[in-house]
Amino acid sequence: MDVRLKDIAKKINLSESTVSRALTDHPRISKKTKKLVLDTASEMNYHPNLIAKSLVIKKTKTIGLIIGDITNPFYPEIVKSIEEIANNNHFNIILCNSDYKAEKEIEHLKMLIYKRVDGILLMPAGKKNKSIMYLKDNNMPFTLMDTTPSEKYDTNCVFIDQEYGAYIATLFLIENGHSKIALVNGPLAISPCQQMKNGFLKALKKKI
Amino acid sequence: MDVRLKDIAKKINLSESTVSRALTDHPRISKKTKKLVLDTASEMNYHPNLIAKSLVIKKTKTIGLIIGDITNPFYPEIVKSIEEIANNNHFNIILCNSDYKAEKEIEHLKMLIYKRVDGILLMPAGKKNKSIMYLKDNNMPFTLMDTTPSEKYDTNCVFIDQEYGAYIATLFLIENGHSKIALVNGPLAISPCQQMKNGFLKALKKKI
DNA sequence: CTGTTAGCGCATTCAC
DNA sequence: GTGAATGCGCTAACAG
Repeated sequence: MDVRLKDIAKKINLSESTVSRALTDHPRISKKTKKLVLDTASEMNYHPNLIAKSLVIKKTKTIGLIIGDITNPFYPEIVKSIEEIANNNHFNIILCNSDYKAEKEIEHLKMLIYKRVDGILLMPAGKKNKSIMYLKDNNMPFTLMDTTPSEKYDTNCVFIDQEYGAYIATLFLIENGHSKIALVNGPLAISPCQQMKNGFLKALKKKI
Repeated sequence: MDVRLKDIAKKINLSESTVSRALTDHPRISKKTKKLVLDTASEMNYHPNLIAKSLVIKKTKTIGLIIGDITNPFYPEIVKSIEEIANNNHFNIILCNSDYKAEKEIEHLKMLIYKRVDGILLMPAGKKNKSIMYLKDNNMPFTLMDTTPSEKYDTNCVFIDQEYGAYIATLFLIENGHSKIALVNGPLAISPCQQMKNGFLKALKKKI
């Protein structure tokens, strides 16, 4: 069986709370008993049960990350960075692929809420209103990624300002004396491409 | 505040246990009260607290997955499939990048054990003995991936039998009448490449 | 600085 | 078929 707080408390004849305090680095604890507890804990091969802890403190130190499909080369770099930063802050991430299906996305959101993750990072699959409403209704902290902010809702967002990017890039060229500038772009039906074009033209117009 | 079992029990004047039974699809429960419970649960926007449940049933329905680095194109396809199958069985996965560092790998293992995942899928970074021992010592179910089984330990493994693969591939060519067969291979210092060569030669010798 | 008590939200005996 | 009681492992008041 797993060894619990109670076991190590019994062994060194202390109360559970004192052991808990020693383990969680509480201020009001003597150096001596703290060391004692820590030593016997590792000696007994104690592994704190974070499930129990989470139930009490109402924090799980894990965040949900919903992306389209990790198989799409667009995502791994992003996921990697997220995981890294999460880790540095002692968080884990639960990775979910929505396959770009709104329905699957909602299912994941539901599960993540059930599991009481501390927050959700969502790269929405298509129309995002339903997911946003769902998250808000259950007051789950979240931030959207790779999406422009919704006009209807007040949400945290991280996304690329394509227009501004193209704008300053073009400006840079102009200001360095270039006058024949081409824009190699994707199909305008795709929103980011249209935005890039806008930024490009904006810069040109400004400098006429 | 979140709505709990107790709240819905109070509302329809039933005991907590009955509500619990209704929600978990227990056999000894009448169709009628079950429907009543289910209805008022969704009406009250009830979200089961899986943390609390996990503490009791000692299952978290989440598994840990440790890979080298999701940024390496070798992994996404694998991760995707794992996540998909896990999902179909109502599991989530916690994704961890070891960056091929044994030390980081152990840190992740520790955390996953603390969080009481039901099992761990590990693609080991280099020497695997320490991780294996660690997992065994804490009797955490695990299976190794992309590694040949350890001779020292009895472990579950899924890996590619490179030698056999090359063997049957070569055999196939021979049996279809080919006699000039080339093996395009990587550096023999890399174990899978050496194994492929072995399989290749084995097939040739057999058919001489 | 330490011990006692209570409770997190749920499942599971055991009675009825 | 349903309810009352107990406990999962831990933290957090409240005293002393």
